[in-house]
Amino acid sequence: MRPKLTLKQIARELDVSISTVSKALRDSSEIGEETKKKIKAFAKLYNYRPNNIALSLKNRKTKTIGIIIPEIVHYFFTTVISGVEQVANEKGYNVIVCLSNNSFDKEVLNMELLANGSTDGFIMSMAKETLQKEDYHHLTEVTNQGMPLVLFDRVIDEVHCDKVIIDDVIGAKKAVQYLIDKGAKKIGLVSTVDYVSVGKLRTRGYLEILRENNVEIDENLILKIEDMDHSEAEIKDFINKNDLDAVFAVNEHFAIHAIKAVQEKGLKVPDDVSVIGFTDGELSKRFIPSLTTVSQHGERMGAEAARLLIDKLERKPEEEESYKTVIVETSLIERNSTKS
Amino acid sequence: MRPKLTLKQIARELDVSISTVSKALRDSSEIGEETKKKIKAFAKLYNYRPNNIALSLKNRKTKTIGIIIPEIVHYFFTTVISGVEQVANEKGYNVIVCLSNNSFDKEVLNMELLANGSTDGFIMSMAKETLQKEDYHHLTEVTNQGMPLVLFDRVIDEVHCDKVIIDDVIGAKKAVQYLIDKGAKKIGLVSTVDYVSVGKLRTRGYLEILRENNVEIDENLILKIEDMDHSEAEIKDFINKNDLDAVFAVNEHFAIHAIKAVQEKGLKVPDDVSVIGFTDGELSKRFIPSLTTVSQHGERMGAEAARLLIDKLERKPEEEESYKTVIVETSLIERNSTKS
DNA sequence: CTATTTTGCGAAAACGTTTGAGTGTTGAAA
DNA sequence: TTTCAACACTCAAACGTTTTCGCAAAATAG
Repeated sequence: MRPKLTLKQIARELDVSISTVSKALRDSSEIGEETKKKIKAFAKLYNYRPNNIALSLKNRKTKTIGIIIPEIVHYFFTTVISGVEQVANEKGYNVIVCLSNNSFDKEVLNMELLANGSTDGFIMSMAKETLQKEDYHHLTEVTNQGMPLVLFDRVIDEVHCDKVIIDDVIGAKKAVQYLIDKGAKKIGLVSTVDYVSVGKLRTRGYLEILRENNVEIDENLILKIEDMDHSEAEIKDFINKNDLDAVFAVNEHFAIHAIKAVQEKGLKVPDDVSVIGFTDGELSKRFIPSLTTVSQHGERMGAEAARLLIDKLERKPEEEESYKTVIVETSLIERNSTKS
Repeated sequence: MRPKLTLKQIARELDVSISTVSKALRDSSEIGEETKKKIKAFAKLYNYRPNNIALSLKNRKTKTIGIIIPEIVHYFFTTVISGVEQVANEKGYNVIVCLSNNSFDKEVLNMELLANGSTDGFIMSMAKETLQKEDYHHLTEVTNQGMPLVLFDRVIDEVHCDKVIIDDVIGAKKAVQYLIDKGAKKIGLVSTVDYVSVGKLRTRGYLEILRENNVEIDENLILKIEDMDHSEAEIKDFINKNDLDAVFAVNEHFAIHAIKAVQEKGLKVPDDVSVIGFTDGELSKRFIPSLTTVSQHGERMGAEAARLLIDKLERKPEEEESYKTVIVETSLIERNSTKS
């Protein structure tokens, strides 16, 4: 076992001072060509690499980005991470991932931990519990300390920072308009309760576009799932009760349950009933029929978030502070759960 | 904006030395009760937290674990990360995630980066390209430096380190035995080329169990996918050519493509053909028919890997070195793609 | 041949901690 | 009064870097 090589060891070995070694390796003009060559050769031979921790301490930046998300076993979040990772890597940053498991306490703990020097900034999507509690002190804490924060997906107005969101309302409108264009008259909505902001926004899109098309709104055609654990039964019931020719579901799960229910009712997708989902995950692509869906482009969101964060990190202090909110456009991906 | 509080600032403020502050906060008996109380109160009031980077430098350990995986947009890997994260957090470790994108170069780069002080050890699953190249110098490099490494899922004998694998052979045997028990005679195998070790092992399980049941092996019933991009067409062709009554696929994707192909052929799953997959992802659960599958228990693998790594990290130096390979059992999850 | 500049290198501080050794004061035992 | 221990604290080194400053010796100019 050979421990890591340090400047000190090189210096001792070559009988020069530590500063000479450091300067030589950084190609300083202060050092003579001879000495430089010798030191560089030695460093290369023994594969010297500066210690990141020491550099972090010296430079007071770690070149790492902290991501805090509610859960990782979730397609959307992984695409976001992937996006972050890509641009982070490009710009020489590392990514450290923490999971809140949707728990407020764990979110706070994780932030405090990472805030003590481990990362230069945060990219995060808030835990459900945090949204319910409306307690954002840990967020303001880190921003007060001068650490940049970028919120994505689940954001709130109360916290002042950069944000990356998708146009939920417009996305929903696109989807429903598409159904209308294909001739659907009775379009059902399967959504979540309103305190989940995405559910609320997508519902708004549904309502707005119906109004714009002068379609009368029938409250019976709107299902708001309260309890995710019983969503399957609720959706089945909803589909059976109503005579729909299209369904817009605010996520993949709801969409496939709707399809299942339609099929079990003896009808066909998309011939009798068209179904559109939201979020373009594995499931949408591979399900049979594959799902027409509103894609959230998580990767793009992650990339945008990383760019915003790194911009802040590398901004000169004299430049003035300003917070942006970038909206990543959704797009409708046509597959086989809607009539063509 | 209030920058982070340091020992030095507390010391200046309270007119004592830095060491006094440090010792007081660590409740050393060297410091008088009065002074301790004063310092602790001050630290609490201004929410002092020691700087992780400085601690890392001092202690020469970072309390973070590096995970390097081929991709993150992949159900199995996320469950592993989740498992790692859980036990890491329990033991006060952070998790830093790097993606190799199945590229050898990026894998090497990532390892070198993290090895320079950023992490105390590695948990990784090797990139496909690395397996092909059979170049493991970056792995031996870090282990030579005394950094513990735990390999999971895709492992190789040449590297000496702890390993966490699943009983691929036994898992495959379980699956195929199950099919035989249900009366299948012509069981097809959809696998990968042999340099992907999981493909090789699962194929071995298939062959072994057929032999044990005195079923003649027909090479025509074995498909080895070379090019993932054309897997769909290859599988379709394979299904059409052969008159199977069951299919064992080495992953989810192959399984659902097989189901698709069977259905397009005008046959029914599971009535005419039973299909079993490997890896219990979203897709298996939600697909219609839902997939009977061999579950890999990624979370358990991650947890085991983390435990092994942390054990090594916290081992006293006098304890002797030894490498374990823990095998996480698979289990067969019965769903609707096989006859009951 | 002296005065000045250039060249090449080393010392030391700094980043924020922890910790062993050292120091000065007090009080008590010898 | 001397000796010694206990107490309460400070100094300084260390972790591995980078960088400013200083200082000699060599090279150049006058």
